[in-house]
Amino acid sequence: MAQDPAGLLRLLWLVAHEHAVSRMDLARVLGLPQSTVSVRTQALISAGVLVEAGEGSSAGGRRPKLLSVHAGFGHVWAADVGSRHVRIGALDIAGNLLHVTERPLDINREPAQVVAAFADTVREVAAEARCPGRQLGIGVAFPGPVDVGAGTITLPSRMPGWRGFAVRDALREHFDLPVAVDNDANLQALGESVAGPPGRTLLVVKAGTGIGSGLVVTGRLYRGRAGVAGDISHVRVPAAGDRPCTCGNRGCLETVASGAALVAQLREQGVDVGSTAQVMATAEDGHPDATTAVRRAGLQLGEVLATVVNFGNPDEVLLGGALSGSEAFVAAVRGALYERCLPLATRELRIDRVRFGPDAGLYGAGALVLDEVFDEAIRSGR
Amino acid sequence: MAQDPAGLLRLLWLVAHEHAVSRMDLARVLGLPQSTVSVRTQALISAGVLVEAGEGSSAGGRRPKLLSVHAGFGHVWAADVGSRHVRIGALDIAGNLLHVTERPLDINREPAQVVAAFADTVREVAAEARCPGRQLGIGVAFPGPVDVGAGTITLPSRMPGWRGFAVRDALREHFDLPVAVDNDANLQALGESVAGPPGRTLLVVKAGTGIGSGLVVTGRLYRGRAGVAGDISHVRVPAAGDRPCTCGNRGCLETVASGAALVAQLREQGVDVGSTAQVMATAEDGHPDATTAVRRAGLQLGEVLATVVNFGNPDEVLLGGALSGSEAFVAAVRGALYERCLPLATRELRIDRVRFGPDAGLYGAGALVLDEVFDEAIRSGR
DNA sequence: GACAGTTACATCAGGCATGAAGTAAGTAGG
DNA sequence: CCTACTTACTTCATGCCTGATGTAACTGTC
Repeated sequence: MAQDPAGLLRLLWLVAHEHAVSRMDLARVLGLPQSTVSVRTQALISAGVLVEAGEGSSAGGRRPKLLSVHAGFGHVWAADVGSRHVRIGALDIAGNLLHVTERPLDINREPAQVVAAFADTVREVAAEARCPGRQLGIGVAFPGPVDVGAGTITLPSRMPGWRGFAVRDALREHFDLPVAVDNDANLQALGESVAGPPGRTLLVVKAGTGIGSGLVVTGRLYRGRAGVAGDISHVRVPAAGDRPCTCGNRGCLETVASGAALVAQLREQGVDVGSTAQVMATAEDGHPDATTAVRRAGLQLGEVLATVVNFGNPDEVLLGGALSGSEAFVAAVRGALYERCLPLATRELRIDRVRFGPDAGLYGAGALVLDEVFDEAIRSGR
Repeated sequence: MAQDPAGLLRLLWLVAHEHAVSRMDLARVLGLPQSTVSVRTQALISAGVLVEAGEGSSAGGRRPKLLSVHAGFGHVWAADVGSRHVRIGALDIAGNLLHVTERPLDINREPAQVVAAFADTVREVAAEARCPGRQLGIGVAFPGPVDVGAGTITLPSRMPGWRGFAVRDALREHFDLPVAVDNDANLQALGESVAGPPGRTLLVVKAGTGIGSGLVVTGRLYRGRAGVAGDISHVRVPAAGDRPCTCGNRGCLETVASGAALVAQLREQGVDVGSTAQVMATAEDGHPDATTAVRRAGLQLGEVLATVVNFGNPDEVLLGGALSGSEAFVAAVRGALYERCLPLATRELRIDRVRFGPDAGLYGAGALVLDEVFDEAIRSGR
């Protein structure tokens, strides 16, 4: 391993958000020796990513040299591909989101065509947005397992026809830039991890139309043997009875707690909803059936997560995706976890929605490319 | 981190078991560059742990210098503390078990007294066994969560009165040697990990009187935030209904799938069993109630493990503890896993009993100390 | 028996992280 | 203004791992 994963990125993030403003601060916050921080900082300064901007005030000793991020260095594009839409954003090199939009994108077509349409969309958005500096890279989150090494889609349950498709190469043909791809839940986890304290173990559950999850173990994104780690959607839950699931089994969590399942359930009950978003809107409007359904989904998810939390003993459980927009959903998950977990496991466990809400995937996708970009910048700038 | 965890140990293991006999072999098997292996090997040779013993046969080039472990260098003692007994063994520096016995040990007394009694027992066994070389250290596995950093017992559900007890220090007062302590399931996992290929992710479940599990993620023992990672015994399973559990909750896996639960169940049915061992013996004798009960325990465990396997995507699931002695139990776990997991997760998953059966904990405890011992030996021998 | 080809191992230089020591630049108190 | 103490940052020597290169030793062939 070259160095700490997301190390430089985290450093920049801390500087940009004024959690750390001097080299000493960074050493303290990162838990690294001052010498190491000094060297890395110097490298980033000569790469033109960081700049020294004046001096801070003294507290009885030498004044710290204030660091700040050179935002003009450039920006990256990040995209979170959903079932029908794609969310596109630009992030500066500190990982700040500069700009977001959502555009329609139909992924149920020939992958190459979808990629081409996507590329056009990104270029349109980029032309409108006029972000500072040059484009440094592009990161894309997909709603399904991705083989990150090969840059291909592994098991596209929500993307028929994409099995084994070499997305990364396809994207590279449209953009002459570093391209990084990964699963959406993984990237949400990565984004949260970079923004939080280092070395933690956290679990991000993306509950949208489907259910996915991403896992960061002691500061490192864990993808598992087959790249499908974090799958909890096909765990059997008693409440799901014998409902058939797309995976071929019966009684899976996904058949009761996913957005798709809620749509189906509510339609059975005569509530006219066509999408996960509509379910959430209906629940927000106070429709009792919808609210109850969302709450029940949270309880089911919480039951399953209890196993995982007892087992994996993470520092944080973070909820993302459309369902996490509902306070009732979050509360239900919390309740189930506190009820079913060992006190020792939940004692200092943080259970919350993802810090960046619907943009969580973008932050992660940005982080993934930025990491590559900095590695490259430092390697060449020497 | 100083270097690869259990790196030297694994190297010695490979040499001792003739999976690798030359430096080249080691490089291949360990996936390390030859230069690195060369350096480490040299260090171990000058520390007196490895020796060169003649040359191998050529296959068209220079003959390899054959390596072998200098068994006379010494040995360590390892112990696996159970509810009523302690299993004690000696391991040579290659991690081979030289000697095993089981002695009674009542842990339901004052911790300091138990440690004293234990120390006496170890000395007795050591006097009888007369192992080659000098004693290099002692490793002990405890049946409950251990704070490895502090060397204390965390949550002694099976060891009343031990909460927070500083076992490691207590042991060090009796033995003037390096002492290492950890949870028993963790150590079984460590032992299996060292003996297997490097960098794997594996889960060891110890199903004995209680249920515990140990987790090795990409070659590293993962202990979790509170040091209680791997707890699956208090997951709610439907079949457990409302049975109260020692944890204060209801319907836990432990109330139906642990050895203690089987004893209780069978007694209700009028079968006269007093311990987990007797349950297993009764089942082995073909008693239908006992066999059914063991099999059912396996199914319940398998259901829970399915969640964990889907989620964590390990390379291996290994079963230890008394229940794993039953073929029916292992088969039941396998069946449940294959039925409930995603094909992608079980496709290359190995499900088996622990390689070392009842000695698994000893191998791990040995590995834990040996790692310290070698680090020390190399640091000083330079 | 010289030469090519192979295999095994050693050595070295470079990269990276880091503990320790050194330097720089302030405050506070007499 | 001089001394003592703080704080901030640099520099250096060291240790570890590793890719590249060099050396040793053997087989087989013409």
